[in-house]
Amino acid sequence: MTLKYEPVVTQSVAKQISEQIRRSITNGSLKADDKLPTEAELARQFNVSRPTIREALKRLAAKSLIRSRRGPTGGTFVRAPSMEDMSQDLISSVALMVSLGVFDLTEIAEARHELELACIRLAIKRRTGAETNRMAAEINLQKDQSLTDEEFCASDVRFHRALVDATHNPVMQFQMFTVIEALQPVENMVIFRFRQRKKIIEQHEKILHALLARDLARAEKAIDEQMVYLRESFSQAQEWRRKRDEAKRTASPT
Amino acid sequence: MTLKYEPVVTQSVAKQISEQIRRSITNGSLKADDKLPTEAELARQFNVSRPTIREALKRLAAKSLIRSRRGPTGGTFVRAPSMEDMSQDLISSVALMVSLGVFDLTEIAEARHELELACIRLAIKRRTGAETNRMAAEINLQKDQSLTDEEFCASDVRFHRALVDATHNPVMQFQMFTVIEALQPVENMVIFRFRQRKKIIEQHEKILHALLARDLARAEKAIDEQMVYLRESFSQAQEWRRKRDEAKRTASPT
DNA sequence: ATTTCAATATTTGTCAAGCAAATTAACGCA
DNA sequence: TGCGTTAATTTGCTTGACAAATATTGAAAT
Repeated sequence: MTLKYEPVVTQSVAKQISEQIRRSITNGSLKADDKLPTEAELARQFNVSRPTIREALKRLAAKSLIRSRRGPTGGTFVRAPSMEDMSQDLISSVALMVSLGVFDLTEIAEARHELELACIRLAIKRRTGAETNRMAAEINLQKDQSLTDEEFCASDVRFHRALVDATHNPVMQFQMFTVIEALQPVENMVIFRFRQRKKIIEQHEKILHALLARDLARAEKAIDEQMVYLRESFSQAQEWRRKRDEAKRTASPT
Repeated sequence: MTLKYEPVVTQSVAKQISEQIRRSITNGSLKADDKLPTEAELARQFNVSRPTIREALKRLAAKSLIRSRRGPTGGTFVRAPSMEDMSQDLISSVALMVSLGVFDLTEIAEARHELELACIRLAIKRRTGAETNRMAAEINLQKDQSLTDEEFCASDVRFHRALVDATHNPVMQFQMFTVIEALQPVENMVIFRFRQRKKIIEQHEKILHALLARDLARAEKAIDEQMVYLRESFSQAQEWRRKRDEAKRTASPT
């Protein structure tokens, strides 16, 4: 019997080094804005060559854990990852998963709906004029007929981000931004073809008014309505795509 | 007047290349398990040296977008990132942010509470025997007096993961696992000292029974109770820490 | 003819030394 | 004092080579 291929347990030296530095950051021995030794020095300390050190550092750079600058005052510095960085990272990752079909569109929509309900509950309690003003401004913008579809869609995203901000909970914001941004390409697909701006604006207004009145029941109802309409648009879009594919098949049968 | 330092807009060649390959994966020109050209070939195509190509590839490897193997049938392959990979990545990132104090503990707890409410709503509708059985098994385990604190805590996490699984929504699972796992170290801190297992088990049982009866109102109440108790434990822990620090200060004044 | 083992080819992993580019600090000069 | 120039330092990148892992091929032995 021949032995099957067993995945090698020994990781590359570069990976081990990057993990070690990563741990130093995680456990606090390396703090934000600390300067790492120069690459040459690291190479000496770890007893490896400089390219190997560089591979290790690039892994960390990919995760926004360090940043490098050239010059005498340059070097490699620990970078406290901001929420923005991580948000962007997460968004692009989730977007990739969506494009790979790991997540179903209806699943994303459902999750977004439930999470938005969670947000609105906090937002009702915590919202300030700053956020409701932003939302009102976006609604106003959306009423402008000369807006392109892209601009309208961007405004829609900003409206929902303002809603999330109204929770005044960074964890909530971090989680929701991903869902909102990851869903946007999908929404774009649908919005351009099947959704009526008037209806969307009406729903936005209902949400805003409920928020202004701090009326949870009305807000929840408005969010629910949104979901119903999104679902309708989805099935319309799917129907349309089905017909288009069928037409294509009859035109050129395999 | 001397010009301020302006961040260089030109990105490193390695970064550009990694971005280009990344785009190829995102837009579908490179699919999962596709083999990239050899490093030597890539170096020729991009007209750079092999170490530079390697730096670019390591950036992608850090994000679990590719994997490499040596040998004649080896090479670099596109890797469809699994939900597990991304979950792990996200968890460690959030854990880092927590340790850096980007998120407040009470904020995390609040978010977890609201998100768990969102989960329970779906779980009430979708749960199957598989999940409720897992939850029952964990409760049973938790009643074992000989369990260490660590084991009890791990079981607690598994209980809540089962709850999340009951939503049968991968997006929800992806989001929640992060919150659950990121909160765990914090919970550990508290659970070992101030939380009574009996009370936690009672709460778990309430949740399970509500889920079995598909009774949303009761489930929401159980989740709320959980939150109240967690908050109590937090303030107890903070009080304890305050006193300890004070004692330390009087013992050795600066 | 089949099995076993060793040589070989291929590809990633690592090393070595050095030049290029960016950036600051020190220095010389007006 | 103030301003341009040079030197020093550090990352970015190149070239060339060897090491290690792994599959294939071919030869020898049963």
